[in-house]
Amino acid sequence: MTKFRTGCPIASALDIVGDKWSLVIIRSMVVGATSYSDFLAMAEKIATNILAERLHRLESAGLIRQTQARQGATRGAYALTAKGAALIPALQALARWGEEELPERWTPPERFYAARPVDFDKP
Amino acid sequence: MTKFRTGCPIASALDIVGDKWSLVIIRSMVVGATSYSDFLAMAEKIATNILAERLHRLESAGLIRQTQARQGATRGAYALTAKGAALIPALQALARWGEEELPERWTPPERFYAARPVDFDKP
DNA sequence: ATTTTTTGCTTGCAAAATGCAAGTTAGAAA
DNA sequence: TTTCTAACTTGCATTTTGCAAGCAAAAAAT
Repeated sequence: MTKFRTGCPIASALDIVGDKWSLVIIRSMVVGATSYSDFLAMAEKIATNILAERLHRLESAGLIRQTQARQGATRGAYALTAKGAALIPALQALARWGEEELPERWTPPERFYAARPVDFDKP
Repeated sequence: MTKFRTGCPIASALDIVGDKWSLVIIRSMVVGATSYSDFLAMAEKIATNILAERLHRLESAGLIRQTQARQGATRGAYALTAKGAALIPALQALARWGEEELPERWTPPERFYAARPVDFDKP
């Protein structure tokens, strides 16, 4: 169970995703990553223990879930829940800030800014 | 100088403000906090060494600046720069997420959601 | 003018989070 | 049946955060 510093919605949001990696993982899911190895392949190079721990935390916080393992897959893929997908607007705002205020940042793929929370967490 | 993990604007934004306190400090500035003691008085209870270090980091990252000390004040107040104020939309999106997806969070004061980047960093 | 208080920090050390490298396990492929 | 690969776990070093105390300069009180 997450311990909240106060009732402030911003501080509370940060108590859940305010670390170095959670939003980077969710960003990758928005643009298509679904498996442990997809996340390991991220350009940011997350350590395996941190990744495993974050996936568990995000799952128990209800932001992601594991889908049923399909034929030929070792385990089920990870998917955003409605609660996790609801972070998309905040991620897009952060990305716009990074693009506009920091020098020489990458331009995110169009599907990132086109993503809508409602397109995720479908059965 | 901030070290960026990659060129991703989201990861880079988090390399600057992706810790437990930076966005909480900026949130407080959006609703009126300007002095060291204002930040110490935040409900979240930041430690003094962390606060001092964050203020320096945010200043050297160009998100906040110190204004000229006025009559009767020990030191100059802190103010958001245009670069720091540009984070307001991301903060508002995070706050909306917290309000909508987490149980029993506080309702931010109206001036928080009414805040516009352009209203800050005026001479 | 001198003491007292407030503001804005710094310092030292403990605790927690992160990072790195190596090892493990269960199912898929050969 | 051996090999491979995806998905982790474990141990330990490094870094970040937190707590408590201390301190200096300016402001306020006497």
